[in-house]
Amino acid sequence: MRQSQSFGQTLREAPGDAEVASHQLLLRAAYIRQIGSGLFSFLPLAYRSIKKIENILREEIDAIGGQEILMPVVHPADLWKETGRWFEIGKELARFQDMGGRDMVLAMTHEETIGDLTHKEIRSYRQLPQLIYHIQTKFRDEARPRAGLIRTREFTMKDSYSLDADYEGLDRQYRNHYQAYFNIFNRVGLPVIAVKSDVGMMGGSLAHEYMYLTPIGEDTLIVCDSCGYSSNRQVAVFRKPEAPVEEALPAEKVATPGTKTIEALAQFLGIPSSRTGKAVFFTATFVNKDESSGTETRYDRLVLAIVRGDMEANETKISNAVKAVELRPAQTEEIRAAGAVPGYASATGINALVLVDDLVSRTPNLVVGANEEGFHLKNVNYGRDYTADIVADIAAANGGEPCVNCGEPLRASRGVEVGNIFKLGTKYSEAFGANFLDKDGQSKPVIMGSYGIGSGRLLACVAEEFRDKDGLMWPVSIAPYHVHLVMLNSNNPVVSETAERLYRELRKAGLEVLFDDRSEATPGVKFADSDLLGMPLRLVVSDRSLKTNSIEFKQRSQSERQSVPVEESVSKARSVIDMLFAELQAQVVPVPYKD
RNA sequence: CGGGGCGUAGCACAGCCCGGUAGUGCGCUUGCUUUGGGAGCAAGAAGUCGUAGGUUCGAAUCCUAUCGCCCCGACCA
Repeated sequence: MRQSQSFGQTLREAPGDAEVASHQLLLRAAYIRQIGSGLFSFLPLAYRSIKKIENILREEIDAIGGQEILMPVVHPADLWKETGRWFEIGKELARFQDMGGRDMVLAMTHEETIGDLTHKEIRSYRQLPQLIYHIQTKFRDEARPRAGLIRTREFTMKDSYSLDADYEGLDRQYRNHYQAYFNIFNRVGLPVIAVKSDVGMMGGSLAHEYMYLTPIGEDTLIVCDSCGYSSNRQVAVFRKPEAPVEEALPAEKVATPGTKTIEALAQFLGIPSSRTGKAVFFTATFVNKDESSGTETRYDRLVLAIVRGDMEANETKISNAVKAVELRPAQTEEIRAAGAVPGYASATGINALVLVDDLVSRTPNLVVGANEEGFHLKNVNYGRDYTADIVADIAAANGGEPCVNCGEPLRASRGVEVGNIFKLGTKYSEAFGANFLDKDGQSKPVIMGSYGIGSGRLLACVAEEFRDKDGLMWPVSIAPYHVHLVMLNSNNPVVSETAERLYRELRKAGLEVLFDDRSEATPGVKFADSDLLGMPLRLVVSDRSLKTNSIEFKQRSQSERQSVPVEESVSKARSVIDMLFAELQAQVVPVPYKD
């Protein structure tokens, strides 16, 4: 490509509304342009990279048996009503009506269309297993898009779906993806870790997220540097301290005026906060589905969660424990309406679903609220003085706690989710009656998994990781072009003839070349643009270099320059690019599966 | 959805408090001179000051409403 003809102009300054480095650089280097909140156009350079990412995705998914298909972005709402997600998902699911007044949705993901296809195509265990995938636009009307391409509303995702006759088959496909995803990230050079995650709106039994660790990330991860345990904070577990072994003492009501917080209470009584129980209220939304009429009704219920006073409640764990479709902190009026006294609440005598952390249930002689303004109860014991509807691990890990595996302190880190894999099970196949006949002639639901990687977010993460103060530094595998051929002194016919010849011959050697043939730009502008655009290898043809009959080579990631005789420059460029590919390929190694 | 900030030329911003000719730098066009790290000189083009309404002789500036964008949080396969 001749730069004199290329579409899109580099910017000397970043637009003011870009804060994150990758966003600023992609804008400045004319890779992307914003059209609205969370809506971006990909200009030619970015789109070349995106296509390379997509091809890597295709190669790795094909390698584990994938077959590429394409499903529409616009779906009849009926499909989403079948699975219930039409009702469960809030405003982020974009809905509209077609000409005939039929409800339609813009796809956030494609489990519904896969469920429908599976129902239509799969009859027999002989047709299983299957792995199908597509690369398609999704739309999620996010409340807050952010950080350029990191979180957009419209985005393109490679999503694959596995169909199996049994759970062993699902496990095999899940593990295949586990490794294939590492291969994909390694091929673009992006360092990631796989962490266990919440299944969220997807449902299912097990999920991993692939996280790129970066301070700009929006997820919090809990990792163990010692044994490698890693988890999204939403579901992170940790080794809880042993409960003290004590005789249960008689319960006793004590006046504790003005102690609405745990800190105040502990100080007032002169005890550590670990000897208290912390009561936190949430309002959970549940859905009741009437199978006969197919109608769904939603209702709210107050949830009281009790964790030890020195710990925090984890909303995701609570939501999962009570199986709510939605959970939010309760408002004071809702708490009072249930007969509870905020600041002095107890588990007894109130109208709420009571959820107690497992550590709390084992801990004797706690101090908890008396459900009376200004009073607490001492020496409260689970079973004797109160009970719970559910006992579960609902405490949040914040970093610093002992690792559940090895006991070493955990560490909190920020990350961006660049991929995820889910064991869905039969949620979607059951919703669509996607059954098959097994060997014994029995009808069984197809067992599904789903697996996603967003191409634009991946591009942004790579840009975030590989850059310096002057610009982007693409890994060769997804660089828009391999070589940036920069011509200075174009008014010298020897220079321009040499540059033109190199442009032809480099391409003949199979290299992708961006040719800065602009005659009006000064050397300074050309060097600055070259650094900004970030191709892996830069070749400079100039008066100066031709005086020694050579071409100047410089890798974007290195500071040294090298003079290469003109006649050797094509083969030298070829070998440098081959070497860069080989370096990336060397990182593609088997990764032990971690459950 | 809660909190905060910002909308003035393609980009970055000043002007607004205190109403009175719409500005600066970069970029863009033309010409000449330049050519190894964002050149110089000269001459140009380009903005209904987000939108609507109000106050006023007069509004980028004051008032009201509204739309958009960004950041923090909530939410989020």
